Amino acid sequence: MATFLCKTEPDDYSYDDLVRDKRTEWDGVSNNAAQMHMRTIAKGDEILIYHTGNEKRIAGLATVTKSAYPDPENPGELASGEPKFVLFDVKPTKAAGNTCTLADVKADSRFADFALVKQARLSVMPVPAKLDKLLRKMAGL
DNA sequence: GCCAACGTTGGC
DNA sequence: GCCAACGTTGGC
Repeated sequence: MATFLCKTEPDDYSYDDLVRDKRTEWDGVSNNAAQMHMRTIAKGDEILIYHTGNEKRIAGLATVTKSAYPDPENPGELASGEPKFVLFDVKPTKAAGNTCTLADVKADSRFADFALVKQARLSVMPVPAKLDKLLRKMAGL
């Protein structure tokens, strides 16, 4: 059981949209490193949904209902023959009870090595267990 | 295979 | 709206 953080532009697709839809296929990720992380996502894993843009905060928690699978629209292909683009399905679990912003995360030195802070433009990243615990506390999840 | 040009993400 | 930090593309 692992936790990942996924970025989304709330104007495009927000946590509230996920609550409304009950479930969704997490697609639209083209970045290679992000796709690599996505391939490791399995049913039962949990996703911290992070809103980019004006909000820059953790919006809520979601649970993976279907492990990573090839994108039926555009699976692509890696040198290994594996599909290049994968999706996973999620359902909403809990909306954030506290506002945990990027500034809050950056202000805490324990997150100094966290990909959200360190690596620009990465939209899907694994969350180490220690940081996961911290983030959930900060976001009221 | 290098690298300049270009496109995109996302914070500011 | 700007631009830094990436990734990708294409000419050579």
